[in-house]
Amino acid sequence: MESDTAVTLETCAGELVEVIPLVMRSIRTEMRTVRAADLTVPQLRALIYLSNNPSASLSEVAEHVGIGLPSMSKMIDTLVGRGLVNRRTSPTDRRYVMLALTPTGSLSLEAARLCTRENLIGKLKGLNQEEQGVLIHAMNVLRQAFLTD
Amino acid sequence: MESDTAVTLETCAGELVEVIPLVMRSIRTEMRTVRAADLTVPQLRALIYLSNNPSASLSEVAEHVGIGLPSMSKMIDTLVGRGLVNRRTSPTDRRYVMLALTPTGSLSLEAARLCTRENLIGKLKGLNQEEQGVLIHAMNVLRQAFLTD
DNA sequence: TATTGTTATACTCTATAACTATA
DNA sequence: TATAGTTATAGAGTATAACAATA
Repeated sequence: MESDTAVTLETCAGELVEVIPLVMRSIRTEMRTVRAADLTVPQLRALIYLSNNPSASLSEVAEHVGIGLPSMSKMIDTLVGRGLVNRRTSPTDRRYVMLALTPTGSLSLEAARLCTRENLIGKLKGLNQEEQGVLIHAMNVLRQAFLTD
Repeated sequence: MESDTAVTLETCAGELVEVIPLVMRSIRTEMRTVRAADLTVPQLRALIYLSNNPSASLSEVAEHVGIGLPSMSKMIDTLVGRGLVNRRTSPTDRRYVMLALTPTGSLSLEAARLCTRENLIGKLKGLNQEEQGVLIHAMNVLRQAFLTD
């Protein structure tokens, strides 16, 4: 076994387990703290997806957000109840559900995006150009590693 | 306003919101998939803290894991019920609770650590040395940005 | 029969508020 | 009174299993 590589990969894994939850919690807390937004992270991700993919089905959104159909069904119940999402049966295949943001949903999404970004920027503003570059690079590496499998 | 910096910081923030939940979900899922472990991420973090800080109080653990006292109290209930943690009243100040891993808890923690690391390594094994370096660097940057505030 | 979605059930996470025990 | 912890309550996340509706 290639011990050099193994050691560094283990270090990477350990770092991820330690740091990712830290950042995640921060994002989550910020989003709930801001009154205008009041969306959870999965909810935000669902709304973003619907914003980019109007008329998406429940399965599509669930797949993208990475949760099961029952969970997504319930989440959409909530979002519909709050007037952020519109849900109707597809006319061509009535098994499918067609989801879309309501105007209110679009506004909430934009507000949440702005607030979250502002808050994150606040935490990141001490970073110099090189550190920012490293961060972006790393996020791309992670996206590829975790998206395609 | 310094538009150059602002733009990059915004990009960083957007990337974080997009990628961190992805990685987080993966870590979570892997941990629950592995039979030997079956710990949630906050539970794992609590056990790790107890492993490094024997006799820690409830407040200490809650502070480190980043959740409130009631949540941690309940989580410890569960972990005590599963025989992973020992809870007793401090003899010097009976308001305090002294927490410690049981032998079973230590074993579970070690198993969970190994499994999680193995699974993460599986996802990361396509990375070259440079990418691994970027990842470690980025995690350090994030730790500093999100730990100290 | 296969696919899409919903309901039912069961845990966990997390927060806030009210309470208890100890100092 | 102040501090540490617990209990109560509530909403959300998540999974699995069972079910309904449609194709």
